[in-house]
Amino acid sequence: MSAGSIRARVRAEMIAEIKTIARRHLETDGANLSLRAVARDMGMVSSALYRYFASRDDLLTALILDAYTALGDAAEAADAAVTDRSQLRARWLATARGIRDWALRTPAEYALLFGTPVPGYAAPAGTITAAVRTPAVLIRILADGLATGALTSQSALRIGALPGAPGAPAAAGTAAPLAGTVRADLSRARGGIAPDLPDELMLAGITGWVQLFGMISFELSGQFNNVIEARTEFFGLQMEMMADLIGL
Amino acid sequence: MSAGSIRARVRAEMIAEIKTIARRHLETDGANLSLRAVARDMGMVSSALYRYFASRDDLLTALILDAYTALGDAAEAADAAVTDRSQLRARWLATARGIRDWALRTPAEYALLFGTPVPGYAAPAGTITAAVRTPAVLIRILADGLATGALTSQSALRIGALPGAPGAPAAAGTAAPLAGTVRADLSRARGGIAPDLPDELMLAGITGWVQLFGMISFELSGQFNNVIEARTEFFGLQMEMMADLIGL
DNA sequence: TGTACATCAGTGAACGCGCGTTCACTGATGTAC
DNA sequence: TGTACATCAGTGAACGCGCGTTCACTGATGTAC
Repeated sequence: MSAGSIRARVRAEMIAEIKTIARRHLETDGANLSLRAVARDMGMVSSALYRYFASRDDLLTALILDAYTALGDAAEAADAAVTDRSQLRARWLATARGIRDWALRTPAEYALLFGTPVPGYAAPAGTITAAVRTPAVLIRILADGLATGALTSQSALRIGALPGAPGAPAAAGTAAPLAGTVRADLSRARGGIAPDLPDELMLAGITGWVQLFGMISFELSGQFNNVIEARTEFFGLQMEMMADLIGL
Repeated sequence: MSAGSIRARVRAEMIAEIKTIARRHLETDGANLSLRAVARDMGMVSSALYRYFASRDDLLTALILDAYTALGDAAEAADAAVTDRSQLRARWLATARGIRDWALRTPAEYALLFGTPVPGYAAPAGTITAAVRTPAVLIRILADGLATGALTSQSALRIGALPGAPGAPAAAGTAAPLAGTVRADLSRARGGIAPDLPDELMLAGITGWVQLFGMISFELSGQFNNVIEARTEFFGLQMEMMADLIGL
């Protein structure tokens, strides 16, 4: 190993330590991250941080990217841990659990990604590719089901709001066809991940996705305080309901 | 009108103006509300604000209380606007729309209530009664359905995750009975609003409630950017699906 | 109706603190010949 | 292998700004007799 790469390695370790300490500060101070406070904890003078990050926003961006990556890793690992890949329902539930576990472990990073946007901070375009990994895991579960025939375009239609829902009683459901604008949105959401996934499945998947993050956000922002205490069971129940809704 | 009440009225108007300006600042600066900035906009010296609010936290608390009240008003008004009270589905959809409209109109106040908790700020107990008004509107729709017989404990059971779901195919659904801890949570959530509402309906109602706020939070925090553009239609679809799920 | 006093709103200065960022600098570490 | 130079990390002082809160104060408005 050449001498040059020693310096590079020290530098990488410094960057990692700065981010670790910054993450700790996020935990207590929210998104009002103070460079000076981080520098103090590092035993450095605040200006020294500028050797590693050009500005406070740059540090925040790095933290956001890391958080998206960590979340994507957690989601992918949870899904991958289900060895029988044909067990779609188990994969869905495991992924949901993995995402929630990550959020409860690192609530400040979750807030960084899904909380109130930091005023005056605009996430750069580079975060998008990292952000898309997590929903991609969920979409791929549906796409796998479609590929093996376990899911069809009818699978998600057990409720009445969608056209032609077989189980829907006559009284319920508007049964209006999906508007073209909605179909365009669904096709964008599908993107390159699962181009053949039917709109109805995609829509149900998004419902589950929203419910998943809605549950976590409610839990973390304290909306369940003093009311819902069996939170893991509650979350599990909601995810089972979503799995049913999707048809998994 | 006595002279004393003139002073009282001026005082009330000052308080209202301070809060209005503070709300405007929330819009641009997030929850990092600056008393000095508010005072500047009022054309006053910053210490003068202390005649009206004992501290920055007191002002924040007043804003939070107002926001809960405004949200509760919006939800109640939207529900009340449906003249045929037996149209449960229309009431559900109208209330959901009313809540979303309020959130889009005043996103900063929505963030104050449902966004990342402000570090170091603890909402006083008094906010709870104001906070409960909005979910109470939703619960009352279900309770009305139960009272008229339009809803039964079976209404919400079209999906398989709950025990005895009639429409649930054998393959899907765990059909495990609800755990006692969950039942205790549901009974707390029901509170005094609808003591007779069956657990299954309550659970489905909470699903809809979470979906409602999950959709709004996703929309406001920018998760739909560049993907979901037909947001009103999308929101409407999701709420229709929830209405079906509940059995409205 | 008029006067004496109490209450209240708002001022201006100050305290003590924190922040992001720039800049000239000192040493140490690495590179090229 | 040794020297000359370039690169880099970290320092310390400073700029210019913002903040919440306290306090003694001045006038104006209201109250009691």
